[in-house]
Amino acid sequence: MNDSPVTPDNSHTIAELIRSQLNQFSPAEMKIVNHLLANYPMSGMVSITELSESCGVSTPTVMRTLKKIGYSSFTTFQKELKDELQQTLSDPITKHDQWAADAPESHVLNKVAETVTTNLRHSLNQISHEQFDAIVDLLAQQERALHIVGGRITSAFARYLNTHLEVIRENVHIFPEAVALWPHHLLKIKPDDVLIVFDVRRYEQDLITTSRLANARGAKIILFTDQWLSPVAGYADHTLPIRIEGKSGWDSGVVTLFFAEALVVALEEKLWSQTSERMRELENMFDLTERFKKRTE
Amino acid sequence: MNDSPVTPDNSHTIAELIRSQLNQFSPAEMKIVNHLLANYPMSGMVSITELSESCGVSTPTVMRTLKKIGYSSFTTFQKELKDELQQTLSDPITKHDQWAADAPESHVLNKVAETVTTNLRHSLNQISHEQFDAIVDLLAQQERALHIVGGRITSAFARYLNTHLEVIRENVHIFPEAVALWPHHLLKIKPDDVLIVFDVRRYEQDLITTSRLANARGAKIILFTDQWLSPVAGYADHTLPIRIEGKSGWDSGVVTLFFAEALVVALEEKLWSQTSERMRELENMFDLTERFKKRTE
DNA sequence: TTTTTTATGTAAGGTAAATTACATGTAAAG
DNA sequence: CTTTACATGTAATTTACCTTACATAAAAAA
Repeated sequence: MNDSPVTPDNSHTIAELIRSQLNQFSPAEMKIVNHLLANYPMSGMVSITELSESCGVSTPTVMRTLKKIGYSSFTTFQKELKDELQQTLSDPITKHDQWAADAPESHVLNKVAETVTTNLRHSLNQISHEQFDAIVDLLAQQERALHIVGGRITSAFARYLNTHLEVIRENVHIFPEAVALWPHHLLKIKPDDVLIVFDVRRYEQDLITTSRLANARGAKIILFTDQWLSPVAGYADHTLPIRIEGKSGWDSGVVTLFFAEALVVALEEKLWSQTSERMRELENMFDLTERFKKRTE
Repeated sequence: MNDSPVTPDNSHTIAELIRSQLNQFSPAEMKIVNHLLANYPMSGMVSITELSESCGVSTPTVMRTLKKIGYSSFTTFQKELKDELQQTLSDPITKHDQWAADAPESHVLNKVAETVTTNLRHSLNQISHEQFDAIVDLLAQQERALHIVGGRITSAFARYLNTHLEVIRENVHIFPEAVALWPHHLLKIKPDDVLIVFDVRRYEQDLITTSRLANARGAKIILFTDQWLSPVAGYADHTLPIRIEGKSGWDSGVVTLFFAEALVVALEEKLWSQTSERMRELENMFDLTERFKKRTE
């Protein structure tokens, strides 16, 4: 066990100080520190009474927690928090651009955040709600078997989507990893089945071929691709052109995942009556197999 | 009593409200508003006693001044100031949410977009640049072998990260899909190796055990988890607590992927001199295997 | 099982803060 | 030279908060 819980305190924000001890809190104490970190630092800028009520614990518990963290009283804790906030606000160059993405030479995190939100905005403008809804409607028809396939990089998204859709509806199948097995899997695709394809540059020959053949067998094709459109678009019934541009050449997959996730949410809402039972069963499975840690809440 | 000059209040910060009335204050009142504006807004985040002392006036004078400005009591004044500050702090990335959270019954796409950007914002506030940089530094040490593992849902992210890191540096290994093979893979982990673990709720027993054992073998552990922290945090050297909350119960993975991607970008920048050669080789491979469509541009 | 420890809440205290009431002083108006 | 209105401080009251002491229940150890 790597104990060393009390590392020499070089954390210069209270948040870091708390996080460095996150493993040594009791349940009630966890409620408190979670709430503190949740919308830091303003969550701490209230009276101890208010704070304790927001957390659903008693005020002495708050006191004890703060003592544990290293403050002799609530008052001194809040004073330090206030100082830290003061520092942050009055030091715009160093600290404030931790929150502001507009600084020209900013941290990587901010640059990537900026890029991703831009991509998201453009993609949302590009894809109409009707188009999206049409896809959801198609996926809601459970008599159509659903197949999912992705490429070298996008196969991760294919898996992610598969894992979630499997919970929501039946008849969901993902293509095997080995490309050599794809022709075999193609045989399972019947007319009126649905095939979801992820293909962003660089477009892969196997995906193109597979889509063409699936199309020939009468399958509906939904395509997740980038703004330059994969050749698969020629066979697709629904194409989602997603902006994947990264600043210096790299491609971002975040927005692609976003749309996959939105699809899951929309479908779950639509099928809820039929789905809830399915999810309950799954919960039971999890409980029985004990693969998961029991929830403490 | 000067009730008349109450202009229709379209100033939405308290500072503006004060400035709009700067001509109607008595000397003692001037001391107060000047001090308030001087280092706004933190000057107002103290007790009325403290505030009055800083200004060299009495507490009732402060009260009267605030009443004049338009607040019924010091308490309500401070509450509004607090709200304003909160607003400022939680509005860094998206200045004005273009996708309107204000539409009550908006389209799923907008709701999910709102959720995701909120998650992103909170996570960025939660994770310090130093912490992130420390992780990048660790991953840049190529003499340390790098192992990646994820759970039921997060294994998709593990794969995504693996695919990208493999391009950037050598000595990257992902855990096999079958959990039964994990103990075997554990044997490959040497002291000073690095293990990246993805574990969001529901936390998986196998991941916890694996992390414990890897830790015992002397490996450094980097953990991607959610705001409630996987138990793996107890063994981790670096923990990224990422907000994954979805509106109606579902968990979002988009921000988790964001941080994985940011890690890739940062590492690529850092290792560029050593990496570029590697990437050129990869390009050649792609050309040779003809798996990809030739670029037409 | 019994005992001890740990976790957490209830209640009471003392204290500081916010608000109100009153008093004093200053400056302009009669 | 009053008188009145305004400006501001002192003091008293009430309210809310922080803190400590004690009690209880659950968990761990014996």
